[in-house]
Amino acid sequence: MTRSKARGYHHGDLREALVASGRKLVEEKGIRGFTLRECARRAEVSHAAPAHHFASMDDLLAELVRRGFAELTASMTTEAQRVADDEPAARLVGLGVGYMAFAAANPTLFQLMFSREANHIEAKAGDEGAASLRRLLAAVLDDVLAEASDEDRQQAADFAWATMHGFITLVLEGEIGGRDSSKALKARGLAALAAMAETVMRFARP
Amino acid sequence: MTRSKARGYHHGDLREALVASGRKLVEEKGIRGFTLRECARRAEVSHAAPAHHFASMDDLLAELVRRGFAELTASMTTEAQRVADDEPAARLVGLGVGYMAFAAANPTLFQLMFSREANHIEAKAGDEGAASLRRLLAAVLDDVLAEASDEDRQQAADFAWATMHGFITLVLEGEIGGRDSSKALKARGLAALAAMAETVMRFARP
DNA sequence: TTAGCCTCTTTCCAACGTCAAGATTGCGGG
DNA sequence: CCCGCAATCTTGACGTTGGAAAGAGGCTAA
Repeated sequence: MTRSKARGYHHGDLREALVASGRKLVEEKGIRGFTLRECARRAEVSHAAPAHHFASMDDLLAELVRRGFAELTASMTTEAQRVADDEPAARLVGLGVGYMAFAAANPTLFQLMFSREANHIEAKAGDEGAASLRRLLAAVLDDVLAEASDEDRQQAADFAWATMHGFITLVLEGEIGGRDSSKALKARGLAALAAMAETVMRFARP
Repeated sequence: MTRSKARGYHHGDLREALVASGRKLVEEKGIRGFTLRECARRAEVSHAAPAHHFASMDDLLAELVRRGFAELTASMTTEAQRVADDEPAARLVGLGVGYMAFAAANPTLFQLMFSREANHIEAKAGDEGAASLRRLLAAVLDDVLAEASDEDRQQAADFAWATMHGFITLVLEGEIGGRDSSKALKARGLAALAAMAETVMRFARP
């Protein structure tokens, strides 16, 4: 439904076009290389046009972050549901697989979502997304660690999130598995998630 | 030895001055807010002066990253040595404490060191630093898991690094312990490190 | 002393984000 | 049907940025 051809003075759906080109641009040029003018250029629109849809560049980035979190949680739930329900540890691993899959597919956006800048940039966009992510994790852990104390559940949540976030972050930065094949890398990731799930399950019986 | 007063045409030690002001600036303004001109301004020097000491802005950032990694590994060894040698798990926790302490004291620099941009920016500065960090971790694990297979040791290293990196990253971003006291946060961090160490120790006996 | 090199300044350029003002369009009320 | 208005987009401008080029100043070794 791209009306790229022979559009008149009005674009038709500039907002979406900017989000789309912005997303590509972030992955191509990195966070520091992102440019509002280039974004407008790719949407075939003047450099000042975005201002009518986003108050500032940070406002556009905030929208990207918002959608990123929505996709991230979607990827996690999808992957977790793919697993038999009678194996609780596997659901936890599934969450991690979904988490890492999204990050691997959108490395720069992922970094932006968890960037220190983000906190200053949008203040809210990230918080909402992170909150729903936290709920998702807590729901699985509440199920798995039904009999544990609240403190233990929190520690388990900290630990689970830290492991999957840390692993994929280090992979994206090239610190882990720099020259591994994709398959070997996935295996290392699954091993880390398995160790994480084992550790979390231990919180069930002190 | 600051010769800030009545310096002549020549600065005397501009390179170090730029590194110093650059480091402060990064923490103050964030990665995106960092500016070479502001850096020069704080060193009381014209905006083109830095070019004679750093080929580009990325070159200065690379130097910051290089020094950051040196400090990070130093912080880890210091903290690990503070521990009785007969308690191997404690040394592992010590490494994590040193890791997190550095990150907490230099949050933006830490983010820069492990930023996707960094990879593109310096290509080498980060790799060397990360390599020595990896060696540090491997040395402790080789000791602790002397009888484990190479694959197990690698998995243990992945897991240990991922846990400490992920936890402190999420803390710095505000995702973990957003409104906890500093003391409570440290407790949560130690809990995560303890759980990590316990799991790593399990790699010793399959 | 003086020649030469290193350091720093000045000036310039293209590109950036943002603002203000004008041009163009689509839409709803007469 | 059309007319005016608001939303959308363009043009042009301002201040700032990173970087290149060229000149001025000062240190040092011969």
